[in-house]
Amino acid sequence: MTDPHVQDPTEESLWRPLRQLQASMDADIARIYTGERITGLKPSFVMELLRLHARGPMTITELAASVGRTHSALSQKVAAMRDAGWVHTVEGEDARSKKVMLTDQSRAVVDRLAAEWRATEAAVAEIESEIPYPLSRVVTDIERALERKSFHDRIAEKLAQDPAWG
Amino acid sequence: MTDPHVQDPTEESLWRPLRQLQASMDADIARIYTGERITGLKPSFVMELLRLHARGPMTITELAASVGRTHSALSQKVAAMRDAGWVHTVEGEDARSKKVMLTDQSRAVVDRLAAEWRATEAAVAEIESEIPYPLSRVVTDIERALERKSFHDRIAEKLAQDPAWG
DNA sequence: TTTCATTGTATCAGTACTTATATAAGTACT
DNA sequence: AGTACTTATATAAGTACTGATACAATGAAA
Repeated sequence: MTDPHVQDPTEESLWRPLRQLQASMDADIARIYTGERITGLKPSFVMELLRLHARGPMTITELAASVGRTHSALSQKVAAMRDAGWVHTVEGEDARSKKVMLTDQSRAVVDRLAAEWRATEAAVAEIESEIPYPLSRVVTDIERALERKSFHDRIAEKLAQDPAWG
Repeated sequence: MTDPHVQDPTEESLWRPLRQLQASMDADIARIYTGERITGLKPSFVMELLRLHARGPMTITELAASVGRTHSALSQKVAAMRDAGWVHTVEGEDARSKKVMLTDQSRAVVDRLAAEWRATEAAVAEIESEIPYPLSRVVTDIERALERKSFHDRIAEKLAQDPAWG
């Protein structure tokens, strides 16, 4: 069936195992947050609720910057959280900005969410302590390598060396 | 503004830097594939085209298994690739299955795509060689740690130890 | 040979985003 | 006060998926 002369460069991608690992750990985290205890709360809301709890009311743009997403994403998410009763919004200093704040409903669960978050972080820290070289250190190692020469430049360089190119 | 008594467990997530790193590297890869040379080709099609080139025609289900996605995802993607002229489908051995195969249009570009893929993998390998402990080894270290005790069990354990819980 | 489960695909709805565009409200300059 | 620019939010459309459901075609068991 398979022509042995045609090699498959996609056969084993160097970083696919990392992605799989991450996905399965994300699934475990989601399992913790969806353990039917807090009905109607999406795992994707948790970070925003904890941020609002810790830092107090914020505008949509501030919240977006704080979680590293676009204001568009947060505009949509805040609307969904409002519809589900987890936050409410009041007019900010400006008539154009809106302060997002927790409701009683979310204030009643936020301590448990924080405990779950801490447990997750502690579990990650435990794993890091059990392996010979922590993942976080590899990340900074890679960041330093990319400072020397960017990933894009490296790919372009390898491409130029490839005889099948050009 | 911020109440100093309320700590924020989301402040610095152990593995957020890894995700950011990955996202920026993905963006660099996408930049390579979208360098206006091959018009109309989405970066997300590349892997499937290379697989079909290396292994020959496959059914949607086979292709889905081969790239690690659901058949639903591939049913949609194959339809999009067919509309864009990159593949065509013919009836398989069965009247229910469809063989997906490359068109002349995609056969004309697939060698360049393979070169780009090899260049990307070579760049990753180069980075791995420049750091003291390769990422791929950390991944297997973590996998072994999770075999001893699953991530879910670890989180549950930490949660049970938290005085703020229950 | 009818019944039933399985296999292969398609479609619909939903998720969690993105980019692009629109619109309202505020600021600065003339 | 009028024009232009900026800021804050909303909305529309698109992406790349997943899961659920539907529905053919096929194989196996009664």
